Amino acid sequence: MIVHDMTFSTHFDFVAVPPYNFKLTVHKPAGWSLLTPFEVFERGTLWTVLRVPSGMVFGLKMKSEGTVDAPRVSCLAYSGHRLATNQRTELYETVKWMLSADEKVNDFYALANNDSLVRAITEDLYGMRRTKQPDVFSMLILAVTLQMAPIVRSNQMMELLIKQYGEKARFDRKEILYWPSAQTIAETSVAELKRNCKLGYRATFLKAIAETIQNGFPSVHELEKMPPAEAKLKLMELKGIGEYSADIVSPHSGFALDVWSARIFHMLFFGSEPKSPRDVIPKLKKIAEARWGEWRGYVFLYVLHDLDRLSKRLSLKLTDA
DNA sequence: GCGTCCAGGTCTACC
DNA sequence: GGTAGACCTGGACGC
Repeated sequence: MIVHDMTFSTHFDFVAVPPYNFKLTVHKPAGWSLLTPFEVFERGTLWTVLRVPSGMVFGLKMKSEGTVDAPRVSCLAYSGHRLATNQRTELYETVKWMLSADEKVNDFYALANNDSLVRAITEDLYGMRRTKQPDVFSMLILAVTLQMAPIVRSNQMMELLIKQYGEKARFDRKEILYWPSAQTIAETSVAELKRNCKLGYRATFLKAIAETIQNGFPSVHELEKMPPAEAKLKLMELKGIGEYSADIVSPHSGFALDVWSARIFHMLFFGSEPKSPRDVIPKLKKIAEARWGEWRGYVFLYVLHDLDRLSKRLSLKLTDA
């Protein structure tokens, strides 16, 4: 395992566009991690690991020093060597971008005036912002391991991949494990990936994806500059990446329905279980686009992090999936 | 303890 | 262009 001993640190802080709830944004209610499953969140402070698009790895210690209506985020970044000016600039810009600090969501909140579901979720999770992972390969690992597996098994595959082939960052008296690089997976055989990480047929996909990325693939910023449909098609050129996985990985806010979330949105739209969740996905996507337009990705995010309270509000069993 | 089923998609062959 | 069937594996379940 590659170990990064990070003894150099640099501090910066920045304001975010209100309303902005730092805790809800970096430590979301459903428990999904911001950057790595092994990050630590304690008493309002997050210790995590970031790989910026140019490839450098940083340890991050972040906390809020403001309020939801006057938000300010403090960030202490650790590295293995003193940073050049351009490296510091990339780090600063990437962190702000990752946390959607400059994103204006007024139009999303305005939907609450005429949409009771949006009203409920924005009341419950006021100030929560979407986040973006600048490391495309880690998102591709997530997407591939989520395919055709119960969540317990997906977590098992991800943890094995990180523990066997990932990287370790040591900083601020913490040790945080991080996703493997595309280079490491490209240099590992399919048989070894299958054996060590219980990936099954997904090992072939992951190896092929890693090799494609090594040979040259758009960065997350380049994907973001493309029209959403073009970025999605580019991602779908990768072996094992279909429509659902591309929606998860794309930096454009998507409506990535799988059979689990399709069941939830069918319950929300129609109050009943779908007979075949997979078959209703295209129909549900059309309804969401017509109802919420460009903000459907935000609705998706808020709903999936608000299932407990929504279930009570609407008297629906949304959390049994 | 053992056998069976199937999961938070995607690819391929075939029509 | 649409649609079955196959795909790794291990946890859940029934017996």
